[in-house]
Amino acid sequence: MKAKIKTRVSSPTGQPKVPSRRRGEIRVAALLESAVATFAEKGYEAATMTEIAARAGASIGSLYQFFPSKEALAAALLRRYGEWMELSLTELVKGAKTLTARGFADTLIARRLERRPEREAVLAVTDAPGAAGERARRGESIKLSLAMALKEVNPSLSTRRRRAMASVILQLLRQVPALVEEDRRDQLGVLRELRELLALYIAGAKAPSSSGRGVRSSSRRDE
Amino acid sequence: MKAKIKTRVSSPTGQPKVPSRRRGEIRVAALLESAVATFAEKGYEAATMTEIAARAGASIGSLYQFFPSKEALAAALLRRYGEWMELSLTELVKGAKTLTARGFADTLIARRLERRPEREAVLAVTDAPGAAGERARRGESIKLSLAMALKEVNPSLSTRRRRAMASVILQLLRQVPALVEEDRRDQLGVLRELRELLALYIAGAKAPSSSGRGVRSSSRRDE
Amino acid sequence: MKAKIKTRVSSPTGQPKVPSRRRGEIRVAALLESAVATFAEKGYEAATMTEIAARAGASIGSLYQFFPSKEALAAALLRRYGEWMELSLTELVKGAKTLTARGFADTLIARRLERRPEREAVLAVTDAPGAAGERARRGESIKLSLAMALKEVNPSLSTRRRRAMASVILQLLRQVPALVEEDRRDQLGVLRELRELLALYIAGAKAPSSSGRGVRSSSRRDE
Amino acid sequence: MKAKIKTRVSSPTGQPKVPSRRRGEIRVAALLESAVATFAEKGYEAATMTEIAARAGASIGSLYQFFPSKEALAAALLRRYGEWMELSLTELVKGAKTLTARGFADTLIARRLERRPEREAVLAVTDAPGAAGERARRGESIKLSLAMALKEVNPSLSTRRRRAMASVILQLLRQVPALVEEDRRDQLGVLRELRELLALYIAGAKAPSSSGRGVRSSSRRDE
DNA sequence: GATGAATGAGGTTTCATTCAT
DNA sequence: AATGAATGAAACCTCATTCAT
Repeated sequence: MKAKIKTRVSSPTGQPKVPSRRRGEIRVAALLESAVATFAEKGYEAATMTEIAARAGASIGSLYQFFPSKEALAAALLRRYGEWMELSLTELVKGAKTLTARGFADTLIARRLERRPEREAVLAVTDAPGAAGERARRGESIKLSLAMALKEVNPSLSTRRRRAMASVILQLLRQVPALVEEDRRDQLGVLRELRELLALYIAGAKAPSSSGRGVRSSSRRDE
Repeated sequence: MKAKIKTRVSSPTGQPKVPSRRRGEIRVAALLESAVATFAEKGYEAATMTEIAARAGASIGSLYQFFPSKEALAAALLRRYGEWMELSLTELVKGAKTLTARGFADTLIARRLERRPEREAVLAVTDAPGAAGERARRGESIKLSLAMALKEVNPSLSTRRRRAMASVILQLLRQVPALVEEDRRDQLGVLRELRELLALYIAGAKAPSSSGRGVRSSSRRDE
Repeated sequence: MKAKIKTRVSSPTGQPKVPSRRRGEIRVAALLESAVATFAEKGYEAATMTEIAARAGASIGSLYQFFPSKEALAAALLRRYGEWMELSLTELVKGAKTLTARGFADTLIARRLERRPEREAVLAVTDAPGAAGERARRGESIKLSLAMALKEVNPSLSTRRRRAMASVILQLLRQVPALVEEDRRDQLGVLRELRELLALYIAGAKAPSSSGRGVRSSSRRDE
Repeated sequence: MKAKIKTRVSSPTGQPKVPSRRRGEIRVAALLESAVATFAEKGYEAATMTEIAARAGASIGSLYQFFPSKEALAAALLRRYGEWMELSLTELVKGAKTLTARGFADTLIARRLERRPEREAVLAVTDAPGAAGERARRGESIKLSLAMALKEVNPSLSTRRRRAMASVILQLLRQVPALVEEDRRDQLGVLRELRELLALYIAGAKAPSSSGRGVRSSSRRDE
């Protein structure tokens, strides 16, 4: 009698199965929604597969039919959000030339504040084992998009500097929700500061040679 | 889990018992060091009390002698790091008046990059169930310190604005290690950008009415 | 936050932990006994860890404290039985010279019929994943012992032939219990046949040069 | 498990429904082939109905259309193999009178080595919950065939002795593949030994009336 | 004080089987 | 007949915490 050979059929994470029937599509959507809510509320580790299934009105077996592991479920969320964000950024790139630094900054921040539950889930899911891969992959391509947008804003920036700026801006954006939602005392003030900071940074890059006016534009008096 | 149902014997915050003898102090130090390493490596949930004890060369019973729960252990870490950071900031406040914006920014960033393992552990411990309390308390007092430092830098800022800026700066700093350590391709470039960004922000706040010189100082024209 | 890294500390099977206290020793013994009974009754797959623990009057946690996996438990059984058998054979080797072929055969069969529950458990456990390793290792050294015994019986046999004979005899012995216990109708008859067969084989090897009479020698009339 | 509680719809033996059309026959054949391969590779418990269906290019529903349970599928395999073996033995019986002991032994062993995958599957399926019945039934009738063949070889053997010898021989044969396939070092040597052993045994039974000279060698008097 | 065995709820995952489409 | 989604009991295993020695 041969010993069991754990046949990992797919990638380390295990690709989610795409439903081939209408019923399945609906299920998968419900499951994802439920996963978003649960991960966002409880965090990755504390969220249980049982609860996720129950919230979606499905049995635990159904959940596993489509997502072969908790990890795979997390990865699916990550992917979906990443795709949306990438799209979002691609659009932004197109309009970048016509935007002021402030307009650009504001748009970035606004985007980042959309889709609250999903965004929170993604944050929570970050410490899923295996999330690193998906995250890194997606992060890289998003960084590229943003770097491209910065090129529109200021074509004279070196490629290297654009990349570095994109890194910083992305990281900054990542913290926007935490910041805004954490400080319940002065949310508006904090938000205003953030926009200020980002605009300042981008403006500083946009018109570095123009006697510093771009910078002054960020002084707060004239806001 | 039985344990979660049992009434808590220790104080609500789970204050670890202060060791009264030399031997105990050494043990506690070893346990904390081990906890730092383990939390940093594995994350809060994945780190097990047994491993933490083992790494410190202690038994699980010994660990519980000093830290009545995992949560208490996490809180102890948080406290220790918080205290250090507070001290660090207090010092900074004293010297704030004599520093340029850039100097101030650089110091903040440098501080933030110190004590890597501990810092990582603190990050990991953030999703401990009871961490919110300790974190918020400490965070608040740190924010105050920073706001005070900003007052030194620019006395004309309103209290409200100082608080908001402190929030933003703190959040920004929080991400510094992730940023620097994530981007292995261009670590230096990213670090430079960060210092730029922060200096710019503080400078913008420092001399909002003055012809913008401080700002220019950080423009990157000459790159 | 780092992702969980499954730290396989020990060998693929996970070595059982040796108890360091009296209490533990007793527990381990009880657990092994229970495992023997359960595996023997239900087979490897059908036996559940929960039942094994319960039968030993232990909690499931206790079971896992000493045997980190079902596989490890199976391996421990295998090892214990293998060690006993090896010892048993080693003794036999010493006395081999003074035994007739029939005496040798009978001893082998008798040995093989001892320790019924354990032996059945070992059989059941054979299809545990990972059992192959332990089994092969032990099997090899047992084969060597037996080959050595055959050398005593008949020094003129080539090494190769001794090894091959040992293989065959071992396999034959392996089936002895099944055979005897399966055929409830004529247990004695079957047993007599077995002894006959084995004696014949060993005798045939003992005096291969003597004009083949050894073969005829096995007629049963005078038994 | 829900399914285990539900009343069995099909007949107690779980007879697979006989396909009435060409299409069905092909499907059943494919399913059986797939089951053989899967059971052989993974063992009975580890083989999943889903995989068996998939390998046959069928859906799980389709599999259950023809085999109402996993047990029934196993039984079908067992039956098919048993029928072939019975047939095989029946043929042998016819030719028994004209064969030497060695020829007889060799034929038995050769037969046993045929149809490798099926044979392995049958072995694996042995620990299926309901296999005992089918196996015992078939085993009994095979034993009878062999006993009959032995009668041809030596009419003077008592019925009882013939049955006992058949038991032993069958059990011996059962281990032939394991033996040959296990010992990769000296496969040929082992095989030769096996044929030797079996021929010896049958020969010993064949010529019982011949003056019994060799017998003394195995008598225990001189022990 | 220190040690390590004991506990058991609960988490993830599997899989035979059913049934609507 | 065929398909594949649905179901859920039950398996293995983990780990914070307690407590006898």
